[in-house]
Amino acid sequence: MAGTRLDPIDRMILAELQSDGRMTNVELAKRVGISAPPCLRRVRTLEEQGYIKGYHADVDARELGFEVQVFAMVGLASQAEADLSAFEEKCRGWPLVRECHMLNGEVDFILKCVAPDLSSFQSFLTGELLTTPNVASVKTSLVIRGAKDDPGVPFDVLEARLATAP
Amino acid sequence: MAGTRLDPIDRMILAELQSDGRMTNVELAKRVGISAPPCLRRVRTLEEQGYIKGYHADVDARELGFEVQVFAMVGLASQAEADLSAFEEKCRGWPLVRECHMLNGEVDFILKCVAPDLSSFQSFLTGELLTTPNVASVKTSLVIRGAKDDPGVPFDVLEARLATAP
DNA sequence: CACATTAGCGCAATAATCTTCCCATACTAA
DNA sequence: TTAGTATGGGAAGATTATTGCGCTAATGTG
Repeated sequence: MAGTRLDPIDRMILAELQSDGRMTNVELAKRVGISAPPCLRRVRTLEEQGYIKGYHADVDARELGFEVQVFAMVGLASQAEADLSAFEEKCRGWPLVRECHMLNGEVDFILKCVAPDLSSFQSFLTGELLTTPNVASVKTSLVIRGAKDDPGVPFDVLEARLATAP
Repeated sequence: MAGTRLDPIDRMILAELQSDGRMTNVELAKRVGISAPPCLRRVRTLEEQGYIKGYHADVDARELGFEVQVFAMVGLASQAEADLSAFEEKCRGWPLVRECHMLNGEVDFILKCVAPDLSSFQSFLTGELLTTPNVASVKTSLVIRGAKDDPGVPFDVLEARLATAP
């Protein structure tokens, strides 16, 4: 069940729902060229198999009063698995931290943070992040402006790739 | 119209739709404590006013064959506005680049890239990014594993803040 | 080759939801 | 008081979601 491969219609469904997650099933069915019932069955299957992890409204952070977005590069003193996991768990508990990725290279983690203003980020930084055990270094970069923010994956790259080696 | 302030129900709606963008309007109305018609009117208004920019299915990149995620720090030779814009426009044209943010500090931009495998990212890096005029330096970091990937903004932070200074 | 078996589609019918219309209820301001 | 404005909710028709069922094609098996 987990290893079920996707056919072109499944990939079209995923691409459409990635770009508009609230599309009605009849509209989706029309676009991918099948009728509504099998289309809905495919969507349910994609959800159950984990190809679709969820649906989210994309809200405007600035309009909502979140003026500040920051990337934080974090280096730990110990990279033992237990210490890595402990830091990840900390991140999951911080609402300001929206994303946490472990990296290769000098830096251990990159964090994407969203805050109402600079001072509230500063207090998080000095009061939470920098005081966390095992955190050795933090470099922060403020986002000046966003140039692109597309969700998920580039399906067109996938299609191009499959056309070459089907 | 643009400056309409949000009341607690609007914020609840946004929080619910951020966490489940495909919730039915009936369910949403139940959760925020009003009936379906006014709830739908509020959602439409939030969409029109730009508080909701869209809805997206959250797809599993790895399951779909996108094994590689990379953060690229880009420094430009010239930071003149025209050159910054030119680079941003380039990024919008690259499907592998999912996000592009202008930063303060040493680095000019951070890019989040998603690719099927390392070699396809490498060919993008050497064939596209590094050959782009005005690109002076690129440092890339491979994502080893993802620890947290929450969408959008932390509404609980907003509520806490509003409770303090309504 | 004949015949199960399986997988997937689509039609039709029912259930649920969406959407519109209209009226009721505050709250505001002259 | 009396408009005027904003927001909520009931009712009803339109649209969608969902289920059940039969059909066809592809596959496999004796």
